[in-house]
Amino acid sequence: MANVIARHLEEDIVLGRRHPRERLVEQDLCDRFETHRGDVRLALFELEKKGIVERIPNRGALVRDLTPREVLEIYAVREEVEVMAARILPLPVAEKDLSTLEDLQTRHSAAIDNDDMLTVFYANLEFHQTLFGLCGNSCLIETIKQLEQKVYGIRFYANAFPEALERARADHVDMIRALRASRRDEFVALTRRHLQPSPKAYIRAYERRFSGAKRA
Amino acid sequence: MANVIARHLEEDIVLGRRHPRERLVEQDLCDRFETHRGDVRLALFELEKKGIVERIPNRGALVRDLTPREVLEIYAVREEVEVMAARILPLPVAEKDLSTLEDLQTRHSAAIDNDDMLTVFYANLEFHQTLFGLCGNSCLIETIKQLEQKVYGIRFYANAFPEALERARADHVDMIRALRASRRDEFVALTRRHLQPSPKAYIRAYERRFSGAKRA
DNA sequence: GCCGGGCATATTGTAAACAAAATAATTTAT
DNA sequence: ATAAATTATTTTGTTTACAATATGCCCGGC
Repeated sequence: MANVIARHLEEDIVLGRRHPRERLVEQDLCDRFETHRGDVRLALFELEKKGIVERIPNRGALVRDLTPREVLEIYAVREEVEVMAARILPLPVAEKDLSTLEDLQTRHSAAIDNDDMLTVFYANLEFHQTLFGLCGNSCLIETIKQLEQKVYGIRFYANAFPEALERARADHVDMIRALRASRRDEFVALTRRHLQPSPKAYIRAYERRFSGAKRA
Repeated sequence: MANVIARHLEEDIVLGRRHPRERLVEQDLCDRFETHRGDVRLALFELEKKGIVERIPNRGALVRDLTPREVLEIYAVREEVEVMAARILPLPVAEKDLSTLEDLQTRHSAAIDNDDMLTVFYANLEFHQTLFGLCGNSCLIETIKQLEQKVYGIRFYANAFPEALERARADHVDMIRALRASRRDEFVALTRRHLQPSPKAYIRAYERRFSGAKRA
């Protein structure tokens, strides 16, 4: 139960339905999810440890706001571990796995065309999890997932630039092609490149956000 | 409160006071720590997410038992991220930090001589945290810490071989020397080497453990 | 004598009530 | 009218009681 609440909250944050520094009041969440505070509490503790929300003792939880510096640091680590996965991934990749990736990429692409951000999010998530799942090291897979979750809060801002989604879509196609041809160096380079736009886009949005409004 | 329970349990596990697959009953822990089940519960959830205990729904928590494969996977990722920290660490290191490291190393060394495993554990922990703390990327520091915690359960077995502790002590001295001389390549190599013995020792112990006893 | 059903116990999961802390609002004094 | 102090409200933290689930035990049937 606590897990489904946590997932819903993650979704809300990714889709921009909840903004950084927004308060998350336990009773409100109980009403929304029709449960008691115990579960909500657990979910908030979980999200705190994931780095998605911030909890201040005796004051409650709020959606965490990442500074540009924190975002850059997270992406630096992501690059390291995702490139590691790309390096150790056994080649060639089974045809079955390649076609799974193609299916997910197709869904992702269609969702972009339909402006269906919910599906964009989940299809993208599954694509990456399937992709890195191929590396065979489950600790590495989990680490990659955790780091991805840390930046959920910035996805909405990053995706606000339409060219970012376009670029992601194109990257996915290139990645599948590189895997199919068992061209590891190319795949590693694509993995690296794929991580570049998001932090840049967020930082642009962040600076724009604070040019008019004053810091809280 | 939940945090201190969690830390105590971690300590118990590291020092071999609680063994893999041992059950952790909520009420027992309440008695031991003189608190109510809410806190104990939270601590167990926390340790589950850290990968130190395993929780089976409606059946309770047990100390997690890692397979050799899992241990090797974790150490592969540790090597990647710790080497990253060694690569990006700004050189030269301030004299203040070097002497802090030397202090911790001295404490660690003395504790080994006194067979004081509790101090060995904490001095070693602080040494590594101070060392990697120098890299400046807080996400990376946290990732390293998390991965270190995942293998708490095997520490007791790894430390059972006295030569492992000797080797660790010598490595620490070499690392400080390399840092003082700002010899990055050497420091990176030492970081890598320092991670080799533990998984090997654990796997030896693991196989010995299952040569006589049957699998549960 | 062994297998299976049912009862008793142990243990976890859920919910609600209570207590403490922080914030907001109101009153009072200067 | 403003600022400080006091009260009221909101929100989180803790505790206890209750319900559900799983496990072990005992007894009866085959």
